Formats: sequence, C-alpha cells, structure tokens
Amino acid sequence: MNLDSILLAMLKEPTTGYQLKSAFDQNPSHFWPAELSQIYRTLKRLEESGFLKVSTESSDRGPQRRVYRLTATGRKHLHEELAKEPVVISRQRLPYIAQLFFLHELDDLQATREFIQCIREQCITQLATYKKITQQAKAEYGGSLDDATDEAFHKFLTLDVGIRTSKARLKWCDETIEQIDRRLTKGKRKAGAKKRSSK
Amino acid sequence: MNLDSILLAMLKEPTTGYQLKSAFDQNPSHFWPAELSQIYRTLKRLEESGFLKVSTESSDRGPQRRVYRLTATGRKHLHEELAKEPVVISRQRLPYIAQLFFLHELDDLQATREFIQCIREQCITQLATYKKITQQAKAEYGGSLDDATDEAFHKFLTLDVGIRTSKARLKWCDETIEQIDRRLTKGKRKAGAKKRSSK
DNA sequence: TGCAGCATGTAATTTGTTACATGATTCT
DNA sequence: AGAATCATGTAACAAATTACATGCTGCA
Repeated sequence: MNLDSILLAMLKEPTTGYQLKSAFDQNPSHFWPAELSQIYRTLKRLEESGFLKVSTESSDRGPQRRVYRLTATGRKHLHEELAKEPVVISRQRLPYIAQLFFLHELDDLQATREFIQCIREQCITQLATYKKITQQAKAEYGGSLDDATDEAFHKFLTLDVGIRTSKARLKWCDETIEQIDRRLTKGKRKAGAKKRSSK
Repeated sequence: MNLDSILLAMLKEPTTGYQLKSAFDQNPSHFWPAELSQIYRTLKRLEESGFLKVSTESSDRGPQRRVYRLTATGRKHLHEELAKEPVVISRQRLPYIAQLFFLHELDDLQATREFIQCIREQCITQLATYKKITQQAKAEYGGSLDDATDEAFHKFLTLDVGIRTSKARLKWCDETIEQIDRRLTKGKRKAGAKKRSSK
C-alpha cells in the first residue's frame, strides 16, 4: 500500500486535490499522513499513468478546479494492490523507540522518565481521537456492528486495532514510570550509602 | 531521531560501516531497518559535518577498512538529539492499516479474513523474535532487572513495548477473525433465505 | 482592510530502496 | 574451484518533507 493506491481508493466520487486533502485529514491521516503538495504531485503522476482522468471546471467561488475521476484501468490497478499480502510489519521505523533505546547515553533516568511521560500524553490524546471517530462511525451505522456495511465494518476494524495498541502502549507507559521511580529511589539510597561511607 | 543519530549512538567504539551493519541487524533493525548503502552514505555525510573522523586501516584479511570515530562535536550533537521530545507518534505510516481500511472495495470478506490471518502470523513471528532477544539480554544482566545497568534497562523497555503491542495486535487478529466468521455465516444465511424466497 | 478558507501548484532537499560493481580471504 | 564472509562503495530511482509562490471570495 502506498499513497497512489490510497488516493485511487479515495476517488470513489470525482474530487479535486484540495477536497482529497480535507478527506485525508478526517480519516486516513491516522495511519497515513500526507501533505497537499505530495497529493497534487501524486495525482499528476496517476493521471499520466492513465489511472485517473481530469476535467477542468470553473467553480462559482475561487479559481478553476481540476476534478479527478478514476478510470477503469485505475480501478483495476487498485484492486490488484488491495489483493496483495500485507507488507512486513516489522520493517517499520519507530523513531521514539530508537530514541528510548539510546537514551541511556544521557545517563539521566529523570530524562527517560519525562520522555515516557510525554509518550503517555500522546497515547491519551490519540485514544481520545480514536474514540471520538468510533462514536461518529457508530452513529452512522446505527450502533450494531452486525448491521453495519462492509465499509463501516472495515473502518471499525482499523479503529479497533488503533485503540488496542494505544491502550497497550499507555499501560506500558504507566508501568514503566513506576519502574523508573523504583530505580530512582534505589539509586538515591545507594548514593546516600556511598556518601556516608566516604566521610 | 533519524539514522544520523542512530549511527552516532552506535559509534561508542571505533567501527567500520560493515560492522555497523552487522550490529544494526542484531538490534536496532527491529525499530529501524537500514541498508548498507544507506549506512555508507550517511557515514560519509556525518564525516563531512565533522561529527565523525575516519582513519584508513589495513586489515589482515580483506581489503582496507575505514574506521569511524565519534568526535566531541558528534557526541554533543547526539546528546542534543537525545534530549529532544519524542516525535509525534500518530504521524506514522501504517501501510497494513491503510490496506485494511480500503479492503472493503474488493467486496470479499474472505479476502479480509486471509489478510488478518497473514498479519496474525507476522505477529507470532515478531513475538518469538522479541522473546528470544529478551532471553539473551536477561542472560547478560543476570536476570534481575533491578541490578541491570541503565543500558540494559533501556534495552529491556524497548523490548517490553514491542512485546506488549505485538500481543495486543495478536489478540485483535484473533477476535477479528471470529467476528469475520460470524459475519460470513450470517451472510450465508441471508443468501439462503433469499434463495428460498425467490423460488 | 485583513484574515480565513478555497484552490493550485513548483522547487529544493532529504530519506529510503534497489540494483549494480569490485575485490580479497577463508573454508569446504 | 566455488561459496561464504569481509569490505567498500556508486547510481538511479522513489517517496516524503519543507518552503515558497499565487490568487480568488466572503466575512468581520
């Protein structure tokens, strides 16, 4: 899965680049952020590949809009991409884990504690966002998942995995902070003992 | 955190690009994969920035080796990077989530089931890897976390968050497959009812 | 008058992937 | 003799980030 396929998938209705960006920010941005400039460039390339076709329309307000439509070739390409096996999930770059891994270099457990605290806050914000979207989605399909469309069901699944991993991470943060605190008091005791023995 | 900082952090001992790649594959590759070609390019740039200095040494076996050493400027730069706040974790690209989100387009729940199954297998493999490394690490620091060095402690933390998120994801896979199966049998019942009513 | 929102892009740079190219030593 | 390991890179391409550049409409 790449931005190309995501844009093709979002083009069920003829849309402009600007509108796509707004739609992006509503939902796919949680698992795939993208800048407007990148969207425009990608749309252009997709058009050159024959996956999209454009028509220029003048709107009542603002400048002319370039409306993109999915072609049959584009739809076929999308379906091929969707039918692929999922990418190897372990080949992800996790900058915050990398930073934590090397943070011992600072030789400052208090700094590590603040680092985890910061991640903890992000988890809470993220959880709140996921839950808000879940509520909105529930309102759309009535509340009972069994009656939801396949589209709503798939959307629910992505939210669910997000909520679960955020919760797991949050719990990790809490227990890690406790462990750091134990380490910090233990360190102080040792330092105290050292002081007493050296005088 | 980027590859630059990771390489600086890994250069506690003077090392060659090739050795760095081996070390990479042992550990940081779980949260930051990198190819040799990229490592060489980055080392070159870091040297040009004055963060590293090189000395060419002839080895007893194989061609000459270029041994990189961290400079004082490099160490300072690394510490600045480490002291930064963690990056926004929600701005991650999760291709498999994106694919799942749009998978309803195929209109084939069975395909979604296989997709989740595939992710499930990856989770299991990943969990096994994490646990193996945890065992190795434990052997190094004796078994009791309280007595572990700060370095071992930080390493443990990164493994722990990996294990927890993998477990959460695995549980999600299992419960999702159950839900899909319920949906599939329900769909069949409906199709059957339709058939009966139409004849 | 100035700001927010609609609407379109280009340019430069950085980062990551894949393929190619070379050559020595050691083990089987 | 050939494969594996050590050891170095270049080149081409793809993807993503950041900054810049433009201009209209409607509202306060």
